[in-house]
Amino acid sequence: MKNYELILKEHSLKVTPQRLGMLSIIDYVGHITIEELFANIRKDFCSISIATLYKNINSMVEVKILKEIKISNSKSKYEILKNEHSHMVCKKCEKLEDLNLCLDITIENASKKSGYIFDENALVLFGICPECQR
Amino acid sequence: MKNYELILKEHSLKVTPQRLGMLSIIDYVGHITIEELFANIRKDFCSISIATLYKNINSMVEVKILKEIKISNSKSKYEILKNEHSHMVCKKCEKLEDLNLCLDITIENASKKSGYIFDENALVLFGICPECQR
DNA sequence: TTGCAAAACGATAATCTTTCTTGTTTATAT
DNA sequence: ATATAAACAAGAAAGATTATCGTTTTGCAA
Ligand SMILES: [Mn+2]
Ligand SMILES: [Mn+2]
Ligand SMILES: [Zn+2]
Ligand SMILES: [Zn+2]
Repeated sequence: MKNYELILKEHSLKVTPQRLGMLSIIDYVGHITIEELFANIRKDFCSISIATLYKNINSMVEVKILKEIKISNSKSKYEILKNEHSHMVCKKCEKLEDLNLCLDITIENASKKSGYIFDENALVLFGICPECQR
Repeated sequence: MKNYELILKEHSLKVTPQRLGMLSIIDYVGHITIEELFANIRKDFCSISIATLYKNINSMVEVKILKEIKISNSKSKYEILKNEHSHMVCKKCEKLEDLNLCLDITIENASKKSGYIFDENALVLFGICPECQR
């Protein structure tokens, strides 16, 4: 990821310093909650309004620049939308990480079993990360 | 499911008409949002407080009588906790259904790849149900 | 460049949603 | 039956999200 201006333009959203700042932070940290993002962006834009943040998050999710990740027992995190992938959450240190898995067979099975035609999935695995296992 | 009294006692929660009513509704409809449950239970307990509902939901989730299902782009639903299973959501009629899949191999792969030890997962598949395909 | 219209911004009010508080009632064990 | 702890209803409080509105900025075209 790099050229946030281009990304915004491609999705017919105007390029504003606030949006560029948001994207740059989200891209840098990978996954972030609303309140973390607000705290973070205030360092650069001390007068940014929480309403602006919500509105920008929502419009960027709508045009699929961003994606919301819902997680049991914690607040939603947002990430820059990239190729489909799953997530892992460590129950001890609470970090969230990407995980690239091939779910083709699983989804095919699901389709056979149910008759549904699937085009999207959300998988979150919970457990203990390698560091916290020691 | 049947004996809600026993279930509550087994989890050291007092048996109250409100709780029995909640469990009976949830069990009957399978999956339900807070507001649906509130609307529903008010038919039987016209004076039940929304605070009671929230507190009971929370304590029953805590002792694992209930489980929260987080779903992208919609409100959380609650169900009676049973053996682990996945969920399917139809993007057209918006219904949510259970789906029993074996994820053992997938999770084993994930473990090998990441070093995590997993003991819980949440999988939601999104697509079009058989009825809506016609 | 400059000027215009639409979109985005900040401030703040309004609207949910969820939790907390308090006085009263109820469930359960003795 | 009585005592005690838990649960209840009602409403206040807190937290999260959205709506409103006057001002500023952006993108585009003259
Ligand atoms: Mn991710
Ligand atoms: Mn289910
Ligand atoms: Zn960890
Ligand atoms: Zn359907």
